[in-house]
Amino acid sequence: MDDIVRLGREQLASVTPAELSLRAVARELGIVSSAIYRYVKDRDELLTLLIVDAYDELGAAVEDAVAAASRRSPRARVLLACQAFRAWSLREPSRFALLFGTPVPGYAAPAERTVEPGTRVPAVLVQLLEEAWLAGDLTTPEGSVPRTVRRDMDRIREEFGLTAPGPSVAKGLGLWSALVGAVSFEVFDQYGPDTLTDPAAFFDLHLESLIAAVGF
Amino acid sequence: MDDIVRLGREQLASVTPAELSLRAVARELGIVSSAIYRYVKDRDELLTLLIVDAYDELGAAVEDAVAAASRRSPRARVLLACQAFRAWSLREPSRFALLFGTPVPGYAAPAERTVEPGTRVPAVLVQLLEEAWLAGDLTTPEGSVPRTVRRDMDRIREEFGLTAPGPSVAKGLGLWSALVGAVSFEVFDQYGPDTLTDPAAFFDLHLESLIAAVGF
DNA sequence: TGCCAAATGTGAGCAGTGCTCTTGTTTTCC
DNA sequence: GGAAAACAAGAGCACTGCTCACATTTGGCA
Repeated sequence: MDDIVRLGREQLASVTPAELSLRAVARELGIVSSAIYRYVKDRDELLTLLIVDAYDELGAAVEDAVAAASRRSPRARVLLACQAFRAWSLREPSRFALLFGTPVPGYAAPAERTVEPGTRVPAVLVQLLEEAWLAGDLTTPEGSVPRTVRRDMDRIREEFGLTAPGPSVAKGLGLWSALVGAVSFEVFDQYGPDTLTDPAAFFDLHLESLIAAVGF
Repeated sequence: MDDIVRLGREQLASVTPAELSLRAVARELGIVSSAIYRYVKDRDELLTLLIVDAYDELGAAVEDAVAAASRRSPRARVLLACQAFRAWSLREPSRFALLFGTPVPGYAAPAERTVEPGTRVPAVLVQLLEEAWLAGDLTTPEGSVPRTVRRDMDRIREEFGLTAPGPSVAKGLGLWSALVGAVSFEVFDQYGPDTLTDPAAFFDLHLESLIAAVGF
């Protein structure tokens, strides 16, 4: 069981999620192809396991980066969290694709198993937002927020026990999607070829701007 | 030839890029599977055709949205461009995935055929940035930019004939990646289930913030 | 110790994929 | 009319996920 996940993970080092082969892990396991179904219901089942596995490793990486700098400002830690996110993603492009790329064909992740681990990274960001708010280090955005969005943000605030204002939470969510976008551009080579000679520097610069926009 | 692209496009309405089947378009064409290779070298070849096709349609949609509001401010037109991008992407999720999602397995898009159409949307954004700059409507960012990034931006400025300052161009690029990230979150259902009841409103709000961060 | 049942592994088979190769049939053009 | 080019067919290879009937190993209990 654990071996299967391990082999699947190893396979993802050299292959995109869509071409992950159950037969290949069976082969690697020294077992005939049909025997794999004794341990795993489906290819989808393996995908789910790998998704949870990846979410957990990514979540841990980001949490560790933040925890290792617990004495620094929330703003500095947000930057560290984002950098850790980027570093993990560049190290594990296929697993990043598994989590944030095109969903695999007929597959729909079972929410009850993936939502919680999938929330770890945004939870870190939102927690730091809250910390900054409590410390008075958050400049809260002006301008009005549509009622619908306000309601959605209130639900999120309740879910995470946040006292930070709705508009700030909205900006935090925006940072999250922008972060994934920026990393996705790098991992998937979306910037043209040779347009960024120093992507890390560009990323940091971009992030500064995003973080400032949130109000940190 | 054109029929093949058409059928491929139609297939992409109900299927992700990774499971696009050459045999299926042959079938639909009333032809035996091997005959398709008379018209198309590879599955990769068809993918390239579909990518160019999608880039062109997306580019046209965004350009049209901007052109239809030529009398409005650059800032307003950037917003319209982004909304058009989002609208097209939500209308064509598989084709969005083809362009901005996980790259298909062994496939590497031939730069000489895809770079130009793929640049149309960012070109629009950067053009509006330039326009705003020329009109004096662009607040240029403070803070220093690393030498490496500055050089990269200078190359882009030259390529597009821009007079807008490097830091602004960098922010524009950042907007582009953040935009794709935001849309990707929606298309790929990356926000948890039922967390956004009014995604369009959230998108607009987020975009306001991003556009402001660029300096428009 | 002996036996039975559960767990695990096997191999054949089905339907689907991309792709190649050889053969056959149309068009087209001179 | 005949040669050449274009198009189509069909068999075949290697791969995929998945199922099913069957064999073997293993563990626990009487």
